[in-house]
Amino acid sequence: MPGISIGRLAKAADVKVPTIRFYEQIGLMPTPDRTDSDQRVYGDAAVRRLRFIRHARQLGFDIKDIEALLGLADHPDMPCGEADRIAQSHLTAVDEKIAQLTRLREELSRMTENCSLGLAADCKVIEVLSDHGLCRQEHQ
Amino acid sequence: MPGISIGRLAKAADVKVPTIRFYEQIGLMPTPDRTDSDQRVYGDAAVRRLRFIRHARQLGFDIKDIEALLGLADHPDMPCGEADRIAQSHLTAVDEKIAQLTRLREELSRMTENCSLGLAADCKVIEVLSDHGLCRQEHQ
DNA sequence: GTGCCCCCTCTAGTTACTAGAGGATCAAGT
DNA sequence: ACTTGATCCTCTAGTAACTAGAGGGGGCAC
Repeated sequence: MPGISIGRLAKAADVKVPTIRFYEQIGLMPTPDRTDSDQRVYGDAAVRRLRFIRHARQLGFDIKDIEALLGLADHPDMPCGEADRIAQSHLTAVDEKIAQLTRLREELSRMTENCSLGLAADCKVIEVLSDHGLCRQEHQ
Repeated sequence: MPGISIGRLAKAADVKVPTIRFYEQIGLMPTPDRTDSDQRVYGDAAVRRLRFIRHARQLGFDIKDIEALLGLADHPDMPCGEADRIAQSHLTAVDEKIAQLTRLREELSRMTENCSLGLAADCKVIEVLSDHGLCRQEHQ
C-alpha cells in the first residue's frame, strides 16, 4: 500500500524527475527501495526531505549547506547554532548581492536613459561600455 | 615596437590570462598574431575590445549579448536600437532579480530573527525550511 | 494487443570560467 | 655563459546544479 513512484514524488514536492535522480546520485536523497521491475519506490520521509531541499534551494542555499541543515533536521537533539550560522551567512551574501545589483541597476539605467536611438556611433550604451571612466560607480 | 604579451594585456584590461585564451577559443576575442616562438602578440584594438568585454561582464551581460554589442561598437554607422534593446532587457532582468532577492531576504531575515539558538528541535530555521506553509512569501 | 505514458540507465550539454599537468621561452642577474 | 624565476604554450578536466536526449523496458486502459 505505501510507496509512490518517482513521478508522484516529483509532483508531491514540485521537483522534476531527473532532479530527484540527480539528488540521489550526489547522495542528497537516500537510495530508495525498488520494485521487482527496478522502479524506485518512495515513502513519506522522502516527500518531506525533498520538500525541505526544494524550499532551501529556492532560498538560494547551496547543496553543501542543505546537507548540513538536513543533518540538523534529522537530529533534533543537537544544538542549532550551526543552522543559524548558515542562515545568517547566507543572509549576508544575499544582502551583498542585492547591493551589488542595485549599483549595476543604476549604471544600466543611466545608460539606457541617455540612449538617443540614433546611430551606434552616438550610442550611450556602447560608449559607456567602451570607456569605464564614464561610469561613476565602482565595481567590485 | 607595437605589441604586448598576453600577460600585459591581462593587466591592461584587468582580466586573467586564461580568461583571454578562453575568449579567443570561443571567438569572442580574435586570434592574435604570434611571435616566432608562438607567443601571442596584441595591439591597442585588443586592449579596447577586452576592456569593453570586461566592463559588460561586470554589468552582468552574457556573452551572446556582448557579441551583439561588440558588433555594434565595430560598426558605428549602424542604428543602435538593438544595443538599447539589449540593455533595456537586461535592466528588466536585473530589476526582477533584485525583487526576487529582496523577497528571499525577508524570509531569511524572519528565519534568523526567530532562532532561539536552542536545540534543533525548536529551531525556526529548520522549521521554516521543513514546512513551506510557514513562509508567507510566495516563490516564483 | 496496441497505444501511450511512465520508468530505467547513461552520456553529454549548459555558463563562464578556473585549475592543473607537463613542457618551452624569456629577461635579468652573476 | 649559466641559472633562476616568471611567463608563456597546449590540453584536459573540474566547478554548480541541473537539463536534454538516446535507446530501451514496463504498466495500464481500451
